[in-house]
Amino acid sequence: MMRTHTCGELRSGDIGKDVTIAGWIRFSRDHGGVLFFDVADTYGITQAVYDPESITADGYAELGDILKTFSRESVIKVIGTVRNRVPGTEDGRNPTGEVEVLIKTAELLNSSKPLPFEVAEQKGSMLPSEDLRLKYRYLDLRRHVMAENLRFRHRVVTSLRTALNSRGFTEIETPMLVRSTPEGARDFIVPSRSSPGDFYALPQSPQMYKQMLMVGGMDRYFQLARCFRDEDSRSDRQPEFTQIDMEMSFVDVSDIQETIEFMLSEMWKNVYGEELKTPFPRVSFYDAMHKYGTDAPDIRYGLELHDVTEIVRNANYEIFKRILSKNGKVECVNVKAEYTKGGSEEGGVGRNEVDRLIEWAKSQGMGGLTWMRMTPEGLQSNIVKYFPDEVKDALVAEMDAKEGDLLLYLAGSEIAALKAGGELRRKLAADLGLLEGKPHQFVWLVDCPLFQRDSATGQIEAFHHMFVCPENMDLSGEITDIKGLSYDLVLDGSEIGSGSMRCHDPEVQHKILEMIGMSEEKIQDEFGFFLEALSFGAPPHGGIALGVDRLISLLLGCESIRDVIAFPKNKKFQSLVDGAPASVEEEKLSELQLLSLAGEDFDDSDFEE
RNA sequence: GCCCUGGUAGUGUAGCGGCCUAUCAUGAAGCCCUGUCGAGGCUUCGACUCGGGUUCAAAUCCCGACCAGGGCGCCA
Repeated sequence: MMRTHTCGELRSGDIGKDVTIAGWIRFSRDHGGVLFFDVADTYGITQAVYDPESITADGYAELGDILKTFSRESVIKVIGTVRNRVPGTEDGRNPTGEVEVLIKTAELLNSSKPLPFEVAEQKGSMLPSEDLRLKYRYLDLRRHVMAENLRFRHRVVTSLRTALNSRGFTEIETPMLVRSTPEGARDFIVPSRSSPGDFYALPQSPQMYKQMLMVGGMDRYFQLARCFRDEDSRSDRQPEFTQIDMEMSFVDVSDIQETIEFMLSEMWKNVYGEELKTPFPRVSFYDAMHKYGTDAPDIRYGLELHDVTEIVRNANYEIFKRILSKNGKVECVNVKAEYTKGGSEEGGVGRNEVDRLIEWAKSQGMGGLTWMRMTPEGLQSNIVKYFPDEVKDALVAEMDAKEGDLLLYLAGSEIAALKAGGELRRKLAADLGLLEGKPHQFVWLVDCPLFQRDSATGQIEAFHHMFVCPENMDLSGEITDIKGLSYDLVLDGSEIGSGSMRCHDPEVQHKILEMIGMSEEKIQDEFGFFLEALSFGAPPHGGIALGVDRLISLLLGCESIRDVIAFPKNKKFQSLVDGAPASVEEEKLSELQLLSLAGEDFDDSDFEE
């Protein structure tokens, strides 16, 4: 047995025991005679002490000389006796701080070179640049917070699995080498050696497989599914990511929502020991866009948007008149007095702060931002003179303006004004600290349209994806008015999941593929197998997929999902720890009958325009 | 494809035309010290991303490249 205890478990109750511990030398302190070693593993830190006053056996002096040569982060095994520390020198910050291990013998298991950055908890937390952390990810994981993040992730995922298991779900793996399909994100492509010139794709999601599992009668499926999308990175997007993917047969929307609420509340109990309030609030897509300016609303604070277009139509304010003449909209946010501190400059929204918001609005692509402050004399600002009294009265009534409130207006095209309004809400909430101490809030986003028009081409496309079941089967009429039986799960203003009832009727599925502009030939070529599957008695079914990385990083308050992934890619999709992607030997390319990019004759100037 | 921010010893930073032979901390190497614990003391080591330009003078200003991050587009 290499160790009897981890570095996190010895307590005063263990005093007198002969123990063996092993770990990394996180710190060592040489006092000229007595030596201290903080032996660390992922469970904790235990102090080991070399004490020539306590042990005078032959050879102990030589042991001291050897111990002095051990470098930091070297791995050692210590055999010794647990004893309490000299009274007054206990370390209250450390659970093992009452005791220490008196070293009888010690063995160097492996030495360590000086690390490229500090792994130990440091003054002023000197976190190195992220590319260095990613290159030496295995060292970054020695840092306590990183290890805790991964363990938290494990606890969450285990709880989710247990909850689904208790509801009769079967965990089933679907293929990683799949057929590339049109629409959606760019695929990662894998060349086939046995079918030269053909390619697999890595799955963007197991969507059609899980639906075929329902056709196969599996009834309730889930999977922790790795998904791949070759689209540009963000702080909450990685080229490969994990979803908890599920599908259920013979259910309706509320069954699926209830299942998710159950699963998450079970997880909440396990992880936080608290009840999660269910059911989650439902917000319609329309309300989300018009009150919160986003399809992923954060309802933990107010600052709702109000459409005041019709009210300000009668003002003589040139900027608004110009925008309204082009069918624009004016959105207004009331920053309540308690947030603005009545316009005082300290921590509130004073005149300087308003100027900064105007600059910020310009950076968001808006022309600017108009403001008015409510005073005992009514609305005041540099431009109220253009607003007749009845307009001002209507604004005060619509916005429920009280003394000290600050009204902010964004004007532009409807989508621009709403989007900027949504961003303004986020910015104000962050700047004013409105989220401090607020508990997490899940929201269902419902009543989404089935289709939308591409803003550039005008082409009809699926709002979520092409497998969403329409709310009713009448697909005539204005196409963007058709609703889908879909539901997005939003946590604290971030989308973490998207689900729907699916088209189990092959005719409905076929019709939708047509409506998004696919030719019959393409439908048969790309989706023929799937339509055929639906034609053999596909049960009514639906499901959802939740982004595990996002969920975990939101719960932990991480700035990036990279902090909850053991070996993430950087912004350019490189794996810094092993240097992927990398060139491969010409022989391998040749086997795959791919154009040799490694050949000596290859001249890439041929490919320049 | 576009926009923004940043690149100074191993690490994190200060400096932002001449006070720079570049600050501080940490680290590493060496020495001292028998109760520290993110020990302490002393000594030493170690850096301006690259290429142009402006200037009497560039870490500092300008241009370009490269690298990193954030965002827009994109992400069924």
